[in-house]
Amino acid sequence: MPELPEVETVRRRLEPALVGRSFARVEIRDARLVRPLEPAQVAGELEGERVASVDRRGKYLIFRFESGRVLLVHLRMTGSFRHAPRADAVTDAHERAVVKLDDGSDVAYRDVRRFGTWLLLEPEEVDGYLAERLGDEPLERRFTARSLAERLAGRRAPVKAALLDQRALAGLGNIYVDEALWRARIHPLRPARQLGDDELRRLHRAIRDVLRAGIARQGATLRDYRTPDGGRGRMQRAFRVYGRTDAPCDRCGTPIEKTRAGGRGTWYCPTCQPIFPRD
DNA sequence: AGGTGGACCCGAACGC
DNA sequence: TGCGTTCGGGTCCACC
Repeated sequence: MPELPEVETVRRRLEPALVGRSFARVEIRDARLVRPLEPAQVAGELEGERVASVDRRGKYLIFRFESGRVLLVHLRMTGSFRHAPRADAVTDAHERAVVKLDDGSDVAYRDVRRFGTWLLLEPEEVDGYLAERLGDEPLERRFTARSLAERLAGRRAPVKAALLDQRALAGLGNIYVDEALWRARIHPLRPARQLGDDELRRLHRAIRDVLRAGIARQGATLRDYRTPDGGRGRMQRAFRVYGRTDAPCDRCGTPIEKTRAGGRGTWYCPTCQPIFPRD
């Protein structure tokens, strides 16, 4: 599931291949990708656009063109990009779009579950679209323990549910939230507004540390996620809790438990992450 | 208004 | 072995 570290890894790989290149030919094979618009129409609009930058905001990839228009891509669950000198001869049933660049290389978009979206925005639409969906960028300086506290203040939802809300904080998904809460020694079902100052400082630190660790390992490949050159991430080897039911906690040896929070499978250490902390 | 659960997808894992 | 059922996860949306 591409979360911030996976999307950032993709961005870093695509950036040098795309900046300065034009979209020479675009084929959109799955109408879901651009609906309610017509695939042929969107493809036609994209052809001829030259890439000025490849950015990221939360889990969104942002392809900015020299015209000022923007292609906003969300990979959702299983979306991935593959950049290769030429399109693979092997036809992949899950390939939903292909962009041929003006240097002859191909950027292929693959998405097994078809949740991903491509949205072409006019220059004046971009900031508003992102601002109304996304909170602080966790690796930027303006994200602090204090700003985190402000976003969680008054929320009675479980802290995990609050952190999954992209308007509170941009980029966390089910995996990195569990990992961050383990590092911060906070139970995922604690009401967000009950966190104390020290817990908020630990959580702020843990979120940044775990996201940076994920980026350093090129993300986590559980099944579908790949980097644009076809490689796998290595962060899954460093998971402390996610998917580790009954495995001993790396900090205290207690078997990791699974529960549900925010409607998602949730793993935690019942000893390190007590629901009723002492302090 | 904030919080919760279902819908959208499809392959893999599971259960009998 | 085979086949039907369940699961999962990001975001949006309906509902309480």
